[in-house]
Formats: sequence, C-alpha cells, structure tokens
Amino acid sequence: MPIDLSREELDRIDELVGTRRKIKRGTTLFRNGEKFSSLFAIRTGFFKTCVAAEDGRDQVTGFQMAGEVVGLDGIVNDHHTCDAVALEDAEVCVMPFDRIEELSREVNSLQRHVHKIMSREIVREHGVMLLLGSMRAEERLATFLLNLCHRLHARGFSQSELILRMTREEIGSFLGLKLETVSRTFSRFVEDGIVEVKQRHVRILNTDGLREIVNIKSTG
Amino acid sequence: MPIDLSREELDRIDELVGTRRKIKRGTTLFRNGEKFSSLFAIRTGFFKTCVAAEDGRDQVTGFQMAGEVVGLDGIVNDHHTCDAVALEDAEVCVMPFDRIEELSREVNSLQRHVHKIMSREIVREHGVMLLLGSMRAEERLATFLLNLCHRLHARGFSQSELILRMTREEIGSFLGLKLETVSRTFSRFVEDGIVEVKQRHVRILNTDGLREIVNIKSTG
DNA sequence: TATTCTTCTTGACGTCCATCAAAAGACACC
DNA sequence: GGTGTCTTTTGATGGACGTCAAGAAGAATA
Repeated sequence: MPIDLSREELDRIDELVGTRRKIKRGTTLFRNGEKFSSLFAIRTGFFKTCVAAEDGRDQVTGFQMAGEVVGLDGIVNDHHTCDAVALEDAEVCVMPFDRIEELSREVNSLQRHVHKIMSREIVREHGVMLLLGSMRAEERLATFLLNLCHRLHARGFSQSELILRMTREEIGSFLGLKLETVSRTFSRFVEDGIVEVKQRHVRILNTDGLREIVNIKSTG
Repeated sequence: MPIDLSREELDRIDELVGTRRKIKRGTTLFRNGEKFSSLFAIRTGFFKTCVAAEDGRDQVTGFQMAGEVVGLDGIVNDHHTCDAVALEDAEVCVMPFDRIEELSREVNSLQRHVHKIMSREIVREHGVMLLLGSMRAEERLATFLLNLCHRLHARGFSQSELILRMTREEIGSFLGLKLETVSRTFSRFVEDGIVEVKQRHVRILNTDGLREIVNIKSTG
C-alpha cells in the first residue's frame, strides 16, 4: 500500500477495506453478467479469472494470489465480464468502487495507486498476448512456472518449490494448450531434469534451464 | 467525452487536451523504454501497439483509431513498455498524465472516464486472449474483420467496406498467425464468397457468414 | 476398506498451421 | 519508364499440437 499518509488518511483507507468476505474453494467471487460494485483485494487464497465465448469455450485470463486485486473488468460497463473462481478457500477485502473513487479524489497516493494497479494489469495482459501469440508449448509452460515462482517468492515462499492450485486443464486454458499437452510438456521437463513433478507439487531443479527455454528464439 | 460539465470544467478539460502532435506514417509515437508522461488521444490516423520479447520476437497488441487512447501501459512504471507506431499519418492530443490526475480529482466525470478507459482496455485484452487461446485461424480473422468494421462503422464509415492500414504480417502478429496463413485464410473467405479482397481493400459480402464462422464451436 | 469420481499420464493418429520457396503484384525512387 | 524493394499469393512439405482412447493414480464419500 502507498506511503506518506496522514493518520486521518490511513483511517479512511482502513475504513475502505473494512469489509471482508470468505469464499470457499470452487465457488465464485463474482460472475460474468453480475452487477459490478466493488473491487476485491485478495487477503488469502488463490483465484482464477476466466471469460467465456458465446459457444461455451472459455479462457482462463489469469491466476491471482494474496495482495492482488480482482474485479477491474467490471468498471467499464458496471457489470462483470468474467468469472472469478476461488481455487482454494480464500478471503478478500471488499472495496466498494464508489468509495474508492471518492477517497482517491482526496488522497493522491491512493489515486496514483489505483491507476498503477490498472496499468499493471494492462501490461500483464500484454505479456500474456505475447505468450499466446508467439510462444511454443515448452516456452509457455516455462514462462508460466517462472512467473508463478517469482510471485510466490515475493510473498516469502520458496523460489524453487510450489504447489499448483489449478488443474492441468486450467493451466492449459490459460496457456492456450490442451491439458494433454501440458502434461506431456511437464513430463519432458522431468526427463530433462529441469523439474520434479508429483501431481501438483513442483520442484524446480534448474531455474536457468527454464530461462533458457523461454529465451530461445523460435525464428532466426 | 463525458457529459454534465460546467463551463469552467469544460475549459479546464480543453486546456488539458490543448497540445497536439503530428506523427508521420511509419514513425513512433512512443517506444518501449521511453519515459512516460502523457496519454495520447488519437484525433486522426491509425496506430499499432506492439511489445517485444527479449529475443526479438514481437507481438502486435492492438490497432487503435480515432477517438481511442494509447499510452496506458506507461503508468505503472513511469516508462512505456510497448511501441506505438503510426500506420498512417496521424495527429494526437497530448494529455500530460499529472494534469489528468489533478483534474480528475476535481471533475468526477473525468475521473470516471479515465477509470472506464482503463477498464475497457483490460476487457478488450481479455477478448484477445480468448481469441489467441482458443480460436482457429478462420475464426480469428473473422473476429478481426467484424471488430474492425464495427469500430469503423461507429465512426461513420461503411460497415461493409474497409481499407486495411496494416500488412498481412501485422495482422498475423496480432492474431498469432503467420502472414501466409492470413493470406490463405483471406483467399478461402473469397472462394466462399464471404468477402472481396483487393490488396488492402476489403468488402464484406456476407456479414452473417463471418459471424457464423466465429460462433462455430470447435469442440462439442 | 471399498467405491466412485476427478485428475493425470501416455500412446497412436490426424490436422492445422508453420516453414521453405518461388513468382507475381504493388509501390517508391531515380 | 525502369529498377529495386516491399508485400502478397500460392504450392509443397513437415512438425507441433490436438484428438481420441485407455488406464493409472489420487481424492472424496460412504
């Protein structure tokens, strides 16, 4: 959270993030089509967000963990355009968006913070577009693992060991691959001694190996 | 632009969008790595934005036309993370971002407007992720054409005829396809009587045909 | 412990798109 | 008008990933 706040400002922000909500694993925080009213700051737990095409196909657009914000999609049309599903029991701060707008008119650092959060999401999605548009399966999965580790490490977890909260199918949906391809690619990494995989428990043995996979040019 | 503004508010917003800048075809409005200071509202012309991977690959993340805003990527780190290139001679309004933040603290409708612009970009990118993650070449190109037509029509142009401002390669980069695939897919549409194509001049003969292509389930 | 359901792995095969290559068509510049 | 460059089209071929299928390993419920 931003710095340089007066006592009073801090109190008002406390008030903003006062309400909390628990979400059981497998249930939704919000759904496509629902009225938008609040952003949600994840306190604990793990989410996926996904959009659906008219014909039923759906695409995981991201995985979110503690400290990240979900719900930004709802601002533009006052309705959510994706689903947010808890992949493990979770707790979020409910932040009514009109309160956010009100407060961020008065607290500059909050205003700045809100803008940065939205911009960060735009930049993140650029990265996903690059991944989906130009990478091959191994590069996608390596990028995914490095990204997850990085974020978990920033939260005090190991940078070489992680437990996946999502299924192979969900990983595949996010990466634009079928679950069989995800599974096969994991197996190849294991053969090459880059990772150990036991179900959803992953241990990275050779981080540089993963980095190399990402940086290999596919053309010229 | 938003409604319900007082004379004074209007004047201040006028002042905000006062500076203009002309960009020649083929040149950049901003580049990855450059210092961020302003958002740009496109008055005339046509842009592409693209991100680059370390290894040189790049990915077109969007095409922007009159009335749209570019530069949102720069907010989070005070530096741009993508290039914006003019695909035809263009003119933009330069809107210094600190002025935007200042003003939007005082003019609620401007604040709301800024939030919606950013949220809209997030939602747009969700759509691109769905396209890149789960659609086949024909669906991608059909979606692309329908989207372009829709946006051009909203600006008073024909909804069935358009001139592409970008190369096949740029279309391919955006759609996660190679230029040959884009070309072949165009040819298939022509064979099927869905469109007429002469170089970059495209006439849509059967809009519903395109819609059907988009809505056909790939699975089940 | 037994049973059922979900998730994951692995194999065989097929398809869509990428790659490589060549030529023709547009466009710019002398 | 001619020449060089960029863009587009089209064909032949190959490879990466999807599809279909079966079975194994866990997790959930009783």
